[in-house]
Amino acid sequence: MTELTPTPTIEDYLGIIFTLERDGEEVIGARLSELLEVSAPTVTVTLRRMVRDGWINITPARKIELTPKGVDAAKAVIRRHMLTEWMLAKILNLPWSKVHEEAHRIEHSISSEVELSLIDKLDDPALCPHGNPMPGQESISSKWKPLSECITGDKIIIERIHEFLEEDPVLMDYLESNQIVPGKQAVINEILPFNKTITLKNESGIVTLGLDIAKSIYIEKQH
Amino acid sequence: MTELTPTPTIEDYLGIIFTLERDGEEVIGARLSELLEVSAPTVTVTLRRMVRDGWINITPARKIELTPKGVDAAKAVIRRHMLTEWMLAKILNLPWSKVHEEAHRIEHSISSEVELSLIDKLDDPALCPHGNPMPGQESISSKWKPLSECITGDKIIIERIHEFLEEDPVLMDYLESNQIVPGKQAVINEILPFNKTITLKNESGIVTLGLDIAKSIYIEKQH
DNA sequence: CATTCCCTTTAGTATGTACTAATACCATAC
DNA sequence: GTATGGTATTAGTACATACTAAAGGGAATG
Ligand SMILES: [Fe+2]
Ligand SMILES: [Fe+2]
Ligand SMILES: [Fe+2]
Ligand SMILES: [Fe+2]
Repeated sequence: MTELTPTPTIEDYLGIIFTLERDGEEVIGARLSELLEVSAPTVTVTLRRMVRDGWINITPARKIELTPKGVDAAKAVIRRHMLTEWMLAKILNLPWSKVHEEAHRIEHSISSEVELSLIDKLDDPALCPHGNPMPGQESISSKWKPLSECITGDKIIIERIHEFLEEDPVLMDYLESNQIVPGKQAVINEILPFNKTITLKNESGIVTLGLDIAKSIYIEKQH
Repeated sequence: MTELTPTPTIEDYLGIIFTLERDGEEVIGARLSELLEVSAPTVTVTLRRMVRDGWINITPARKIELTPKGVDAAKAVIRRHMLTEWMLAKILNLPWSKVHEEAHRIEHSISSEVELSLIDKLDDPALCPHGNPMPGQESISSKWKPLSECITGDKIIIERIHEFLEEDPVLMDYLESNQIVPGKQAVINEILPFNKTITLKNESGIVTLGLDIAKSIYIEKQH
């Protein structure tokens, strides 16, 4: 319980652990290694520090669990990340596809005073600009279905691009320039399971997406 | 010349070196040690890395000089610091006395895209909220005189609180709550050289300041 | 000339964060 | 049962950033 405030590195770990827990995914070191793009030994020693400092516990089965203190810190950094995304998007007019990576750096320097002010100026949003729920608002997104589960002819509204897709700037740019962003309508054109692709039609024309990507894009069906 | 982008620590060093150079002060390790509040050996090794990476040169007489690359990096971080101060003050309505320390953390995570957007939203300010000049705008502040050089009865306008005073949050809070902020009027009430104090009268009443502090507060005399 | 003051450096250490190479562990598949 | 694949750990290293203790240098002062 040494540390009062997590370092940026620890905040990154906390955020990913929280998100995996939220999604019901198995929270193990190998997942963190992949998502954080660091080597497995780095994860091992970092997790040891996190246990030492009271952010997480590790079960005998090597599962990672946030402590109450860890949950609080994780929620705080995710809130600040999402508020920063909105600030960059709405106040500074940065492109939707770029705000995640900018916010990912800035989130670690935001004080609670700034956070409160952002909540005020941005009208306490329940979702980030990509449709992911603020901590405590998970119920909003729980009614949306993965795009991968649609069938040909479905009329849909794009609602959410999962956090882990936000990490890929090339993908995000592709999604933005093809209008695959929250609030936009589309119709499912064609699904090719053997090809692992799904094709939709929207304002900007015909867009093809890999089915793996489509699993992490959530939609609402129209009437 | 290894590093392309300075670390936050190096950016802090660069900013202070730039400001000392600008003010015509002697730029030596001991000054950095004081202003950065780190030990002398820490400064020695950090400066060695800065020479190695091409940010500074150190003369045989132990004077520190920014290289052209160092000047560019220093100007960038100072610009971002000041723009962030304005963003916090004008857009997020944080108190004037608090924006420096918040901006000092955030400045290291601002990209040039965000910087350009801030310049646009904030109408390309020439001064920070404390009246210090943006890099390249030094001429604006050069006509102001130190408050310490006033005489009893002078009618003045506060114009500038020097960067190095911004570092002291207790002082900044004192100044703000006593209306010693850029744009405010005051009259010199009493100067006590033996006591090293200067007393002024303004909207908020009578305020006493130490003469050392008054040396770093710049004013304009009224007709 | 010796003392003092200011400044810098050396030496030794610590901590967080990263890496590679090699090893170990475990469950499942063949 | 042994091979495989996924996972985790140990061992060894590197680097940026910090510290204290101690030593060294130079200028000014007495
Ligand atoms: Fe994000
Ligand atoms: Fe987001
Ligand atoms: Fe400042
Ligand atoms: Fe300022």
